Amino acid sequence: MPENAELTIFPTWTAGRPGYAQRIREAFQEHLEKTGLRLTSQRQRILDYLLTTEKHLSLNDIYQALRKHGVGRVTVFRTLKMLEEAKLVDHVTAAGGTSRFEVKLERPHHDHLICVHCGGIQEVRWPELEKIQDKICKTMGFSVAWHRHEVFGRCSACAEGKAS
Amino acid sequence: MPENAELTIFPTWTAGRPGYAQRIREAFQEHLEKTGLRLTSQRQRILDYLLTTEKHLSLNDIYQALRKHGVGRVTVFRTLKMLEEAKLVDHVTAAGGTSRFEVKLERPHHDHLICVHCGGIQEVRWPELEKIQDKICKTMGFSVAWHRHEVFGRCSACAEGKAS
DNA sequence: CTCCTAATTGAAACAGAGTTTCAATAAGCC
DNA sequence: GGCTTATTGAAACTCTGTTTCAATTAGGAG
Repeated sequence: MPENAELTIFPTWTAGRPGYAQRIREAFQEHLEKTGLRLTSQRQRILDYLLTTEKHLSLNDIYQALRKHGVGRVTVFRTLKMLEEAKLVDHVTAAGGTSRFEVKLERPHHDHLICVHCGGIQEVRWPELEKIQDKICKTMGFSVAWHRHEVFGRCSACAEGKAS
Repeated sequence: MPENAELTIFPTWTAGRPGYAQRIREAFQEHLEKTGLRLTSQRQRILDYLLTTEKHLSLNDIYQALRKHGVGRVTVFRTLKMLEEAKLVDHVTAAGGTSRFEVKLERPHHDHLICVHCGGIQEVRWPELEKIQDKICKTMGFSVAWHRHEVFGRCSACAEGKAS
């Protein structure tokens, strides 16, 4: 993976990362043991589903996919909460105000280019941009905890067919 | 208002802008006439309330303030929608996922520093940052329509008392 | 293996923002 | 006045997120 000084694009993340799924599962199990909780088949399934898809999934996406395997809304909700507490998963507040989740382990902070035409989400890493942001916030006495930078527009594929 | 090359802070907007309220009211009326709609007292009131307060208001904030004057939720909802269509008002998706509204006329694009402690929203303008963003998106073939850059953290006032 | 205890689960119910429907009302026009 | 059309807000509904609770399940001690 080339480390461009300006930006790095992550088309996929789990793909082509040997042992990633394994590591994140172990990290989850470790977190659960530390809190006195158990790694059940439902929790396993939810994490696995997040790992197998590259897209940013909503709570409902996951629920709809796993309900037939006997996983309830509430369990998905709670498991996602746990995964966030364990810092293995993060969520983005999408346009409609709904949360979309993605795995986070070993993954540097990145921002999103959201195509308003096809709905696709591209991920970019902007170290330069963040450096400027942090510098300015510092001079203003604003201590940054995290940020969200979302760019809306048309991806290269959709930019051609301008109609609609 | 000093035009710092790096950033401009807008503590207030409508204050100290002679005739601003008048201009935005006229623009609203014009938009309504163009669409065959009427400028009623309720719509007037809602816009005026947005103009008199500097804060970023939610639909409910506005409703709670105006319900005693005989303005319903639905009317607030619809009027805000109209004002957005008229490009006189814009909304930010705040931390909880709720929309907060602000007047937009004659106002350059800006981003938000959101204090997670006191809930205060500071506005900044980052031409330099936008220039870099646009440049990078261009090289990627992503045509930018708009963006949202929200920084969460502690404002200078809240940064001191780190407790809680 | 059995009992005990504590975690787990999901249905149901709830909260809150946003949105649509609809009958009653108000405003503009002829 | 009478006709037409916009306006309004209560009510109902959707959707996401969240809590409650009784039933179930799993793990550990004896």
